[in-house]
Amino acid sequence: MMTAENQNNQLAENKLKPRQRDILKALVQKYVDTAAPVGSETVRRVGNLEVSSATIRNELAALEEAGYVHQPYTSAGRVPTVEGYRYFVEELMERVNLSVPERRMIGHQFHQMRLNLDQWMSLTAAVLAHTARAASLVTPPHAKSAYFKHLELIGINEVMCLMILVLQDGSIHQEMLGMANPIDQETLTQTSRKLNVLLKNCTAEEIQESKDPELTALEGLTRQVLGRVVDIMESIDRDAISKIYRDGLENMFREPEFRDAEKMQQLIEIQQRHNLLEPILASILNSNGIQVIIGGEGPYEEIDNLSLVLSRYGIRDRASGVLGIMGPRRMPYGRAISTVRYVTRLMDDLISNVYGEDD
Amino acid sequence: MMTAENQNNQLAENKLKPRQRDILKALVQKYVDTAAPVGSETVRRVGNLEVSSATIRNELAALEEAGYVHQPYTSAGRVPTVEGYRYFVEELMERVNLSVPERRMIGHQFHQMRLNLDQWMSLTAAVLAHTARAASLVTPPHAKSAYFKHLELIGINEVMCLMILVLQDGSIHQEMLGMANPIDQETLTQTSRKLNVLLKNCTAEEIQESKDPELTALEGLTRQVLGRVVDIMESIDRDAISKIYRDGLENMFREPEFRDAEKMQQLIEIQQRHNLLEPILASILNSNGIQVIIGGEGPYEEIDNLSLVLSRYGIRDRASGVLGIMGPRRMPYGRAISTVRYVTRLMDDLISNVYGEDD
DNA sequence: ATTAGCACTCTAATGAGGGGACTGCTAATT
DNA sequence: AATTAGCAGTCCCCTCATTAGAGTGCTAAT
Repeated sequence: MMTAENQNNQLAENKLKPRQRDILKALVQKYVDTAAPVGSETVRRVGNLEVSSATIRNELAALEEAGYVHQPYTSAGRVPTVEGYRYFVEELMERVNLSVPERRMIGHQFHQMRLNLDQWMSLTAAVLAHTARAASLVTPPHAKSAYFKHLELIGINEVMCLMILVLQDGSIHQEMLGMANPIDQETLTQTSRKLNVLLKNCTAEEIQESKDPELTALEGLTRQVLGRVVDIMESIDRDAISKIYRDGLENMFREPEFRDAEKMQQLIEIQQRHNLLEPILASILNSNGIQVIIGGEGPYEEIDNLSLVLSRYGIRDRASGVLGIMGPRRMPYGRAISTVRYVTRLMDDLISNVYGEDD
Repeated sequence: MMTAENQNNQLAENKLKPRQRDILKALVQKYVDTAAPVGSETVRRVGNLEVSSATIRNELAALEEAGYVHQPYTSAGRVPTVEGYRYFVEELMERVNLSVPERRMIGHQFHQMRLNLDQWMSLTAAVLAHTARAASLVTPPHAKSAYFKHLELIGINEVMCLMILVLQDGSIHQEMLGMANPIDQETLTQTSRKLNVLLKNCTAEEIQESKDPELTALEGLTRQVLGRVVDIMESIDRDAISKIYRDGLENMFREPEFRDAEKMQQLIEIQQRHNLLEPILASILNSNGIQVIIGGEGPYEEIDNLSLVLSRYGIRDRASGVLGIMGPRRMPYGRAISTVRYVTRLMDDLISNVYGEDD
């Protein structure tokens, strides 16, 4: 993310000499590949550098001094630090694109899909996970404010009815309502028809503050239903991230950094702890472009040794969600970013087809 | 499960002398507690047995001969075999009940809940996982045959509409439909009203085989909608297990048997592989009472070192699902069973309130 | 039938030793 | 001044041997 801190970093970073950049780049690439500390001779080979390993050792010492690499112990090779990854992502990484067959495959899957929100989100998560070979996260499209669209009441038995609420963004909410006394389907239909007229295109706030005598005078079932509608709409307004679709967790367990049981358990707990990820995803909703969050960086200490590549998709404030992937910090960022970029573009297209020329 | 094989087993099992039963019982209890092989002296102490450890050693050798216990290596203690667990569960285990505060807590959570299927299932999974301290599985209630209840079409924009299909069992299915040419909301409402009348209480089969000229003569959007309705209903009929709600996986990772990364990965893969669990859950739908599946037993070789305690809930063929827990084979079966029993009873009550006096 | 006693077995923990990868430094070279 | 060859030194990690300890099976006595 582009913050003030970051700009400071960049000033410092730009002081790196070209050769140091080459060295850092080769080192990160190799380390991402092998997960083992990288020595000077290896850097020379991987980076095709025309200097001796002794020179590279000197430069590595300088890079360590500057905080971009780290030595697990004296006389081991070097490993990138968080700052090293950040520099790599911002300055060194070459843009990669998904191969044509991969793009075709993804496009194909998206076009075959039935347009059911749940399936759609699951599929997106699956595609992301499979293509980036990492864990994926997707949140459903969400509007800044919920607008009432349609209500339906369906009698289930003597004392219960099913309420179905459709909002402008296409989301559907259902709830079973207990009724004080038996009400027949005809009355239920009347009730829903009446509310459909009264509430058309309203927000929760508008409903609550309405002085319309028709609304304020409601009683009985109708009042009960209205109350639930407002509750639901308010909870939607409140929670930008209603649900997180996930997939591909197993990809992470394959990585050597999670070989050890304790690290694995930490990972599982991070997945479970919604209060950790939700604020991050919510913040992405107000951003543009692809955001790379490198674990341990700034406010993200808690997700140490994980990284996220996230992007907002859809139409801001109208129907917009977050998608992206989560992997070990040692992640092929180039591929991750290109995957997220491509899927975001597809989602943007789909969203603008569905929500684009509304009303 | 009570099969012919099992009855054979039982004959064999009943040949165990009372002292052998005491020994096996103490051994299983201790092993479940400590996850370490149990020696003769420990059995004597745990089981309060009035014989010497030498006698117990002799009996243990007999139990090993009979296949109920196993020695990891010469001169180690004993560990229960699958058969040992089975005998324990069928014959030795004492019935335990959840404590009153626990029951109260669970009951409270269920009564506070909004009656939304998704929340309901998630809550049930959470309660099971938390109470049994294991992973939990819950499938939504499902009817043997899907009966049409209600259809709604809501225009989203010029070329798309949202179809909402409600079935007799209260399940809701939604899909976005693309329309060849723009259709206004009035027409959509007409269409849904018409289909609501024609399809009322029909099964997929009845719709397909209907000779009603009103149905067979349909065209355009109405025909398209009808096609999707039938497709959805058929897929419901086909798949007894539409979705599995899970929770508490992290409980399993805490167990020592999954300390090692490889076992953990196996576990993740079992969670992922739907074709493994779904048939098991589907078979539970046709059973009664609580079923204990001990990993590695009979046809369940693939889930080696896992056990399942499952139960059908609800009204058979009308609105019935499966719930239960999954844990390491070394599991406190008594507590697991009592948890599943109690939650099943609560679910039965809820289901009969909602679906009981239908029509 | 039971038990005390004992030799025996096998694991798991500990620590020593050595190979290997890589460094940092020095001194020579360009 | 920058680069490099060379080399001593560092530290990990693997292997191997040793040992303590838990628990067994067997025998002979009760």
